[in-house]
Amino acid sequence: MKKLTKDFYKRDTLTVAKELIGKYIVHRVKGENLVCRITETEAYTGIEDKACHAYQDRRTKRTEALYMEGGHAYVFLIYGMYECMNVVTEEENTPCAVLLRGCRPISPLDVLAQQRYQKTYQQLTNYQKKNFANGPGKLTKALAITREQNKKSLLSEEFFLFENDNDSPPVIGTGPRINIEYAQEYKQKPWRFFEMEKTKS
DNA sequence: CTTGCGATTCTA
DNA sequence: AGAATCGCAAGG
Repeated sequence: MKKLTKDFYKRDTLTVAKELIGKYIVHRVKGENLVCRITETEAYTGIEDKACHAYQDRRTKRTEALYMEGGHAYVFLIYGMYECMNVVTEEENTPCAVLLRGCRPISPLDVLAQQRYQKTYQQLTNYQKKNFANGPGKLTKALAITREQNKKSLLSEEFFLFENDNDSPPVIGTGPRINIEYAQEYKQKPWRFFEMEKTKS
């Protein structure tokens, strides 16, 4: 297990988005480390990107976190009820980030299930297990991430990402980003990355 | 101050 | 396919 360092985050956003697939996110809540494996991400590449909150250098109270140095969290509220978690990338004053769109629960399963559904993991239906955190709002709910975590460093002991040396490299698919109808020519850019289902051989 | 809408989710 | 639901940012 190797914690991702500042150098990992302070690189090209598309590279970071792709490499975050198969990494793990940890959030320490009430003394317990909640862990999930990242399965889907989207890159938001800054002031040129019409889908990015910092498009045209839009620097507001909300987007302030995007301007921080790579390795911080940008958490915002969407549709009045769901939190979205982003990993800020690149240098300070380069407002880019990677949206964490989906993950698989790792441990402790019962605590994650409690956060998400107020049930033990065993009580979940197969449908709930399969769709446990396959969306940005679901991911933050399972990991208890809220705007409270906005602007927090991802290099701390309570909130960080890591990679597992023993994992085999994930098979990565790409495609256009979701729900950004307004982004015109940027809406078709293949800046979404996801782990492909393991095919049975 | 007002207003229009969004990097979504759940249910049917 | 539609509703829920409210903060945010733009405009007057």
